[in-house]
Amino acid sequence: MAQKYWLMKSEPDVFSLEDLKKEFDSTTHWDGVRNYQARNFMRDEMKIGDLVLYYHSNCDEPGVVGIAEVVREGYPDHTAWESGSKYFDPKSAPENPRWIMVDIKWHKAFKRTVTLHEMKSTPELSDMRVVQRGQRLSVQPVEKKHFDKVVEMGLNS
DNA sequence: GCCAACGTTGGC
DNA sequence: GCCAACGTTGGC
Repeated sequence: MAQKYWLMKSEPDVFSLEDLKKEFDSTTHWDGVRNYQARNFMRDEMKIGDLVLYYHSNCDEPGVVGIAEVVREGYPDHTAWESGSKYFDPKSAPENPRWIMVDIKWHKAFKRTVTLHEMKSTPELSDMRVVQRGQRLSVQPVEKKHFDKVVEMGLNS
């Protein structure tokens, strides 16, 4: 299967790309996703070696700040059955996990943020999911041509 | 903090 | 299985 490309959103106040870099081995498990479409992507389609555009949302300058890499494929999100967790879901159970996460590793920081505003005004990116109106999916597939374009923008000035 | 967009829930 | 109510996301 060919390498695939993704975009994952995180609020930098909660967990930024810099935070990911500081983790042990610059790796974290992407817990807390509670949306079925996003879960299905992680469960069924994300593979080791896939690359991820790391997107900061809900902040002064929303946009893509760098790249991460998938290092572990879908497995149960244990926070769903931890009753103290903010991600606790009584309908999930260890014997029948409802929610899935992957592990991602810091790969590269852009020289600069490729802002949402900028992506929206870039013709080559006009049909990219993240620039579509009302697009809230926190894990979404990205076409190679879009991935390459965003990376090019982020690594040049 | 507002609010539009969208997903989920639950009554019927 | 419809759909109104509600909760969340996330740009602005």
